[in-house]
Amino acid sequence: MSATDTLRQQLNAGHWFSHLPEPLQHDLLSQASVRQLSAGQPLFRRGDPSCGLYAVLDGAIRVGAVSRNGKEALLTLVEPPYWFGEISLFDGQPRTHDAYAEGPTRLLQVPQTALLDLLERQPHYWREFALLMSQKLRLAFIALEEMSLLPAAPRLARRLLLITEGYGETGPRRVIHLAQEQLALMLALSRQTTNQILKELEARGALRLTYGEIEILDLDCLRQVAQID
Amino acid sequence: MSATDTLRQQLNAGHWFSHLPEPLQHDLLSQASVRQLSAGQPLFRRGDPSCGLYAVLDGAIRVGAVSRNGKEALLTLVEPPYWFGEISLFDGQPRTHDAYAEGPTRLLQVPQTALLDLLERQPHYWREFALLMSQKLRLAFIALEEMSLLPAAPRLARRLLLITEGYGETGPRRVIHLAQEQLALMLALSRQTTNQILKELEARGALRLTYGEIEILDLDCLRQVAQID
DNA sequence: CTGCCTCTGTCAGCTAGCCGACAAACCCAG
DNA sequence: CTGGGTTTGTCGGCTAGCTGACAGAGGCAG
Repeated sequence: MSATDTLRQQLNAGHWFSHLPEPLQHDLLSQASVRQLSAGQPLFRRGDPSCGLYAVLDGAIRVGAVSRNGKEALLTLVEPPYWFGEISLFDGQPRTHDAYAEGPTRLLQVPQTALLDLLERQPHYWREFALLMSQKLRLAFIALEEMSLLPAAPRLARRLLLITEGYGETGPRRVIHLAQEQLALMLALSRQTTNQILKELEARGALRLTYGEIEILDLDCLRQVAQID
Repeated sequence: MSATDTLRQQLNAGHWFSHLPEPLQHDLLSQASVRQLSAGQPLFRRGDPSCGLYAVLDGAIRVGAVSRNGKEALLTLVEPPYWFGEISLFDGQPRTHDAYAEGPTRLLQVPQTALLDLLERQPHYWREFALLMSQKLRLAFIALEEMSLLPAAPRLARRLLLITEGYGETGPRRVIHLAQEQLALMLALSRQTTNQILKELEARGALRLTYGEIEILDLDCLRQVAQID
């Protein structure tokens, strides 16, 4: 099997890519190059000019921002086979967030100019890329709303559910490789509070905590906590 | 001056519409119909099927959601000449929010089918509509980040700054017609806390509070509070 | 095996912002 | 001008979640 075929197979695990028209898949792959980042290496920072569209192949990308007084907000951890970086494609404005490799990470990069050339020839593809953006907008709306309406425990439970489902992109995963501190940063909670809630969920049998990861055991129990509680 | 010319003039006050290619402006207007809502009348609710794209001409639309335990989150108050409702255009999924008229409101509606027909003929227009979405995604990211990084006072100050600038769409307005309770719902603060912060800003001379509205007096003072403080 | 670093677990205080309550001011319809 | 609904202003008490601190456990490089 060729390298491109392996790539394609890997990317097809995600809903967005796998539902693209075949010729667009082909064009994307033919324009793309693979890029390797070492742990902690920055990919881009807020304010940087746009440099294209990315897909995570291995590892993960931390997408977030640091405030002037050193507090960090983590928007999300982008895992394979998720695509990101499309906002700047549309409006040409600079990056909204900092992006760092979390551990050694392999990326696919499609350069901005190649994309714009492609879209010049095939303007109806704009819609496909916008679809990517619409997914993120829906997720952002959900996060915003939960932030203002829900207390810590259900918010955490909901986020765990979202993560196991790959934010709607992939099938469910039972084991989440994620330090509690990272989870806390995503939910705007302190590490201590996060730990306390996780412990409570473990006591209820919803999940099991081990070093650096969370194993989901009982989705229904998690959903129950996520709803009202 | 014809009714359509008046409309066009009104809509041209917004950056998005005024920067569209002339033929697209024309097509949008020719397919659109004006719709009048009475105070409090619902336009659509979360989960409703998509029914097109809207622009506010007079009055305002409350966009938000109510949780099962009755708490309300207000995403934003859409004012003239802002366009909204485009997410469903891209993904065909149901509405993300409830939308009600705040006071008597006049809207422009472009039906979904007419839009899709137009985009069938002119697929490069997809990008223009996606631009609308990218603006909202950027705003949502900003809101999310401020929510987790900033305490109440600077968050409120920043939102006031955003509102005076029409969220980047229009020129600055000095007087904001908005009850304190509404502002509180947007910021996920209690009405009381909101009032307390506003009073403090008034004491500093940044603004003046009157019944149902906020008059911005000193942008620099507001910016100062918004930054660090 | 050893030492170091990261991650987890758990405490005791503290505090920002919530909640309920109520009075006063404002607006508008009759 | 009167009365009722809405909005503002201001308490005091409460509590969810933060902060700082520290001990233990897991992982990994040498």
